[in-house]
Amino acid sequence: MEKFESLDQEKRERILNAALSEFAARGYEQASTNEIVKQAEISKGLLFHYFKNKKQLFLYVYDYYVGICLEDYFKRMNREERDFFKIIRESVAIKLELLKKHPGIFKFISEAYLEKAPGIKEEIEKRNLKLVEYSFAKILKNIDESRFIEGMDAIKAINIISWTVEGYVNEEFKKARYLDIPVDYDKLFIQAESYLDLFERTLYKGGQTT
Amino acid sequence: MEKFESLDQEKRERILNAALSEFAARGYEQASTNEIVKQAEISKGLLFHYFKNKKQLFLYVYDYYVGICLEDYFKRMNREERDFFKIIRESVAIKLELLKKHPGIFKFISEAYLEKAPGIKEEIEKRNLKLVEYSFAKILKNIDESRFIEGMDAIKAINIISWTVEGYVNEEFKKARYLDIPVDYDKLFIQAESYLDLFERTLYKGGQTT
Amino acid sequence: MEKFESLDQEKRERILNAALSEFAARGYEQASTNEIVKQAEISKGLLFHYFKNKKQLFLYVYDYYVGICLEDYFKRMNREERDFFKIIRESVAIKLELLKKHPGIFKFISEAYLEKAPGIKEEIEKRNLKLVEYSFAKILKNIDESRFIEGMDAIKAINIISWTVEGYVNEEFKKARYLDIPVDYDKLFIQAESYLDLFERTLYKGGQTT
Amino acid sequence: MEKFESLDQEKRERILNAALSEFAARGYEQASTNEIVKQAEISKGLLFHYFKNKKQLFLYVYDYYVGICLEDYFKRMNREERDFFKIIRESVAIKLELLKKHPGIFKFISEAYLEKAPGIKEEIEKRNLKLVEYSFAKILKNIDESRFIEGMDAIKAINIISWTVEGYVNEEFKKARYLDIPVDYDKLFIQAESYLDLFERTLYKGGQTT
DNA sequence: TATGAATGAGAATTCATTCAT
DNA sequence: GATGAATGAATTCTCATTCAT
Repeated sequence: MEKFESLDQEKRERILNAALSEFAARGYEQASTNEIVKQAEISKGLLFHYFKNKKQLFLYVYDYYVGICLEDYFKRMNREERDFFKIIRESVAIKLELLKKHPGIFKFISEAYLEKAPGIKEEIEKRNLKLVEYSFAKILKNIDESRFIEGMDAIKAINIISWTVEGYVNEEFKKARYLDIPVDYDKLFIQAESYLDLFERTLYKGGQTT
Repeated sequence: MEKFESLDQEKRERILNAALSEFAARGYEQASTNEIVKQAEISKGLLFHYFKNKKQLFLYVYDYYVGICLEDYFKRMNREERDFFKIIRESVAIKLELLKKHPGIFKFISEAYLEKAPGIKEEIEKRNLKLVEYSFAKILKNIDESRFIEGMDAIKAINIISWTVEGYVNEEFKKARYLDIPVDYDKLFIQAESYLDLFERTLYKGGQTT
Repeated sequence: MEKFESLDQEKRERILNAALSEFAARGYEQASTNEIVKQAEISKGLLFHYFKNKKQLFLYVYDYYVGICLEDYFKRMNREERDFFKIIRESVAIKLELLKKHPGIFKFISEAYLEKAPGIKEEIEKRNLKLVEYSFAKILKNIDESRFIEGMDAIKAINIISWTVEGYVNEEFKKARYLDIPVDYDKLFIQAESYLDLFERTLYKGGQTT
Repeated sequence: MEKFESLDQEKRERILNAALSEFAARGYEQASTNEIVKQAEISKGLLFHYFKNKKQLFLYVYDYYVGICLEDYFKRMNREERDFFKIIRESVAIKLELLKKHPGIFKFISEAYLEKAPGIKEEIEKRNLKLVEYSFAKILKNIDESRFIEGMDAIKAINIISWTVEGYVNEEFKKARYLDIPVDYDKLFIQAESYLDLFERTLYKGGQTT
């Protein structure tokens, strides 16, 4: 791996991009290392010189691109904010912007999440668990829970909201794939906002009357 | 196909179970017919005596298990009910019971939905389209929408609720798989109920005060 | 085999016809016993009850239909004829008529001649050799060789003539197959006659002047 | 294909020979790539590293050996010759020499002509059409037809002669195979010459008297 | 460091033949 | 005699990985 990292940036990115697009397009098992080396314009042997096998390559690519996303995310998040919905809205906005900026990455990351290949599934799940705990912890640390309606807490709220927003986004992606049209990110923003409005109205005390 | 159907039940189920678990575990492309015949304890040739190819086998297994689910569902649903939350509660209950009875089925069915294999994707989508229209229509036909809070309608409500319940169930399954413990279905029921309570309180007019 | 022969004629012919058409259409190796039993409307097991394997079936069918042809042939040949060209003309005529009457048979027989499957090739060759010797002997026994030009004998003459006529017929069949049109048997007769005329003119003494 | 062509000659020939003999012996469909790799002493994967599939391999082998034949042929033919029998004699001689040098080639090429496998038949026919037109045209262009007897033309003559010579050669090969002795090429040359003498005497004007 | 030829296990599918009924 | 379910070796082709150069 140090071998790979001491490569000049241009070549490194050629390889990472090639792997990303192949894995995103065909999933782990179906992705062809032949295709990757062809696209990256390197030899077959070289790929296996840098990465000991397909699995290691996949996980490296995963960590690399997840890293990029997280960096973006934490750079932009205001860590002092205590209002739950402000945090959530900002998170959703960042995610949707990343989605727009790097559509391939998210496709790759979200399909990685569905991988069934043994050895891959476990590794991805391990990373996700850490990630969720970590980012939940970050978000929940300073939350002012006093504003929630009775019987509601920040975790429940986050769950409902993130499952709903994810559910909605997934459905739009599926629809787009089915109809073979590009995803309409503007609509995504607007609709996600409308779901957030709804939850703010219903999960915050006195929200109904506003 | 008649060949397969005139088999004695025990052998038929051995084959269906073997196929179900292999397809659920590895997806269509990666599933190995070798593995299926080994698990079903039949010869390689025999599988192709019953099903002309892997695709036909997959779709047969899909239709078979979807059939089982639907039968259960429509047998138990009261078709005259007009109260949204009663319908939803009943649906969730039925689904969770099916989940308990055939844990593999839902995994298989929901992963089938994501298949990319050409020829499979189209067939599954065709079936899903019919199914979704049919069952949504069934549920929504008689709904009394006057009880929802302002800005809410039955479709939005169904979406929020089903995404949330699904999100919750998925998470519990993931946790169980990660910790290598069996899924606690009782907890699942109780928690799902508590989410439904919450939504009833917040999405129905005057719900807050009850 | 006695088993097969003590079958009622109708069933026997159903089987023979089915085998003939499948072997003629696809050759020995590619012919499917499945197809044969389906066409003959008998069960798989029964075929192998009558014939111990595919090879035996093939050779039985071969002998059966060659037998039919030979019977026809010897029924019509005048055994006292001593004039070479009269014999040849009659032979060619009979052959072409048989060809017209049972096109499937000849296709089968002539393709059988080209079989490469081990065990089949040898058997067919053995039969052909016998057949050729036998019929050559028949034809040559009484030939009046005095009318041939110098340096020519009956065997050479027969060879040249039969190779030419065969070559011509083969070419027409190939052309027909290539252009996907039926063979024009009338043209075949006429052209074959014209080649025979030519040989009579050139291989018989004084032929040129007639 | 460049991959295959940049192989060292020894290995290339091992593969070509193995393929030639397997295809010649069993035909396209029945030929086993397993057998070819075994005979060529290469691994299974390697064959498909060079040729994308069996069909491409077959056609490559075909073109390769046809190429060898044609090269030999056109290198030796005197293009200015106008005398029909000189051309024919030279052609026959070349062919018989090729037959002696590469006994498998002609069997392979002539059997390729009879292939029924879809995708193969068409390709071979395409190549043959070009070839026949081209070589017939070459031979017939300059022929002096005035020397033929009445009612004879160059095409008829070529047909008779080539069918006869081919018929003769085939028969000798069959005999040799049947008796399991090597083909006697000297006898082949001599006899073919004697048939050509005969035809020259009988198809050329005044030939009889010489 | 870099190459790409070479490997061989494993994939889906076919089919003559057997055998319990 | 008659059935057709059952077998399993054989088919072509793919692909991650290795290794000599």
